[in-house]
Amino acid sequence: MPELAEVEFFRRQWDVARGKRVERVRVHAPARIFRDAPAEMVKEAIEGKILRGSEAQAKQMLFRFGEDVWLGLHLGMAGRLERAALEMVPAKHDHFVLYTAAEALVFSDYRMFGKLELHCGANAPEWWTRLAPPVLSDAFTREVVGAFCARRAKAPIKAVLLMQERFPGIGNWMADEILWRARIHPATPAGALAKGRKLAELHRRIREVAGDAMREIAGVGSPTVPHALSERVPEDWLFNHRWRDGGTCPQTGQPLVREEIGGRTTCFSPAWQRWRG
DNA sequence: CCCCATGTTCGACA
DNA sequence: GTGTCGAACATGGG
Repeated sequence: MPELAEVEFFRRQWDVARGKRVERVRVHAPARIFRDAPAEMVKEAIEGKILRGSEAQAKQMLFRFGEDVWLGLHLGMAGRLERAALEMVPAKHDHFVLYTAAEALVFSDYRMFGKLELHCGANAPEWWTRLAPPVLSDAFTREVVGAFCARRAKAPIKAVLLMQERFPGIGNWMADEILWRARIHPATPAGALAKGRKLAELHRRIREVAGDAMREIAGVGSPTVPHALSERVPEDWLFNHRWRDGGTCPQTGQPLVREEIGGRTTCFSPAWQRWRG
């Protein structure tokens, strides 16, 4: 589920406990969630430490405990972070729960594509510092996008937008939203977007969708956002129409189409997104 | 029962 | 080495 802004939203759920001590950790997860860090080791490293801070980048989060313990989280397809009352009874897929004196912080993931990583050291782990420049940063220029498209010239732009090495945090619905706003057909070969007017449009829309999502979904700059994702997304986005039966394009009023492009189900508006290079 | 799902990774192959 | 594609992972909902 979680893409860029949704990840930031979840990070904030846990970040309310910044400065608080983790009194207890409860681990209840299959080994695959913990990958390289055995559950017991994670528990031991974090218990008794103070949550110092956290960051989100792309689809990952990094929480820092005490001086030198770092917990990396990837939410996979269905992971989420929530706050709960101390008395809460962990449900089947609540794999990892941190208890402060005041409340419980829950990591749940029923599909178990999520991942949890432990790192100990004075500095953040290397995988974190090596993540691609955020699409909202100054380093994410039109030229960078154009060069990347040139290298993936034959691949459909939809598939290229999903590549985390260049478009960190963009997932299936953001990619569809971007192409819809840019009026680009999702099957367009990326090479057609290596330069020119449509490259400029694509670059602009990537940043626009990311920025809008951070504001509307993550609540950056607005303190209260509803919890349900669909309630946070404005009606005039493609998002709220894309899986709806009989969904229609907010621009044309014509039916939306669903097709597998670049290995993923893609929703688009044929009459609106006619440009294909 | 079948198909589908907001993701990543790995192996096969051109 | 590079790039592309499909399968696999695990689970629940329609």
